[in-house]
Amino acid sequence: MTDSLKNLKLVNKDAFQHDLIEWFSNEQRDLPWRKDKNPYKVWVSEIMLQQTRVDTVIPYFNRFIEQFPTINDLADAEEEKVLKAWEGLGYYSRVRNLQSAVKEVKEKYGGKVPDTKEEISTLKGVGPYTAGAILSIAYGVPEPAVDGNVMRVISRILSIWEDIAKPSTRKTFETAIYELISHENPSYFNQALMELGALICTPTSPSCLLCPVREHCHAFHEGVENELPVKTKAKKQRQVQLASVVIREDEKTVIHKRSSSGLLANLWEFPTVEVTSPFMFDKSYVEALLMEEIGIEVKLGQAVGKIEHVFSHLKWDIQVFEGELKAPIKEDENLKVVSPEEIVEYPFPVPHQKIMKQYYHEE
DNA sequence: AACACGTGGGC
DNA sequence: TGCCCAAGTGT
Repeated sequence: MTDSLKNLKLVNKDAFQHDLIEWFSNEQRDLPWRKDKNPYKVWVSEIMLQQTRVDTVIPYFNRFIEQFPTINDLADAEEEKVLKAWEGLGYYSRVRNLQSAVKEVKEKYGGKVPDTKEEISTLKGVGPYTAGAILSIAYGVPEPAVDGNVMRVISRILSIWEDIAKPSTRKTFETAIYELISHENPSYFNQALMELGALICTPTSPSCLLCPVREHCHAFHEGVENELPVKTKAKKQRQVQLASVVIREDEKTVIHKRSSSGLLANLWEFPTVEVTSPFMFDKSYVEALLMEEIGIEVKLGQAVGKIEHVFSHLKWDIQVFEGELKAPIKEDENLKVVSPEEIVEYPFPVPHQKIMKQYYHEE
């Protein structure tokens, strides 16, 4: 690691901080979570922004804060409502952890978000990046907030050739930021690095001629900005075959709640079972699975269509069937018969929103 | 350390 | 189309 940071001492730290913060002061985007430094709002925004683009987050953030304006509002909310507010954002454990952590802040910290690295890091869903981001932005504490942007920008500034896909590499960048961070304005320093990564120092074809810190950039001087950062590529998604059934009963349909752990936890869907591809269209086999796993007696009708959905780590291939009940449903916490007006109250993952849109219409 | 965990946009 | 990516964390 010492060798990977060999250029650190060559940076004119004061000039770098000044040029970076000056640029951010003038060019930062007007974003809803930048209106004040309310630690709760900063927290919510940082959780939403994990692995998620700014443009995607903006409307979710505005609705979320309108619906849950304070820590107490979120702590006291029904989980179903919270999940519905997150519907479509993905990585749903983020919001489960957020609500759990907010309850802890309410009970253990009197409703005040902790302002030390040690305490804030114990909260569920708050890892090293989010801890540093909240501490620096909301409280002005000079802690690093190393995300993908920061690794990309700093790998170019300091010409660091470590693989940023490796978990251990983050420490190299934290060490660099501890050395480089402005103690005058850690909030702007951290945000400026991320903003620079988003607007100028982009993954492909960075706009070096517009960059406020190009004269401090080792990669620019060497002409290797397009070779950095080094990042090994992810492996391909695993294929999963599913069968879903849309059941029409009068003006209603049947929905089922997913497991409380794992993929899309606690979200609702049309009754769905995993099938091995040879049996994709074997109706009696799918009917048996629906009975065993969900407890519904269904007569499958025709296959009405197919939905494909790609996750980060797997690919769903859903065969959609029509079906009717052979026996009445016994509703419980995880199984409901709902009307079109009611179904919109339940949080659905995107693949099943696609089914709703294409194969489930009222009338 | 490696993998689970979502989604939509860009090229 | 397919692949990469975007303000990561938990296990």
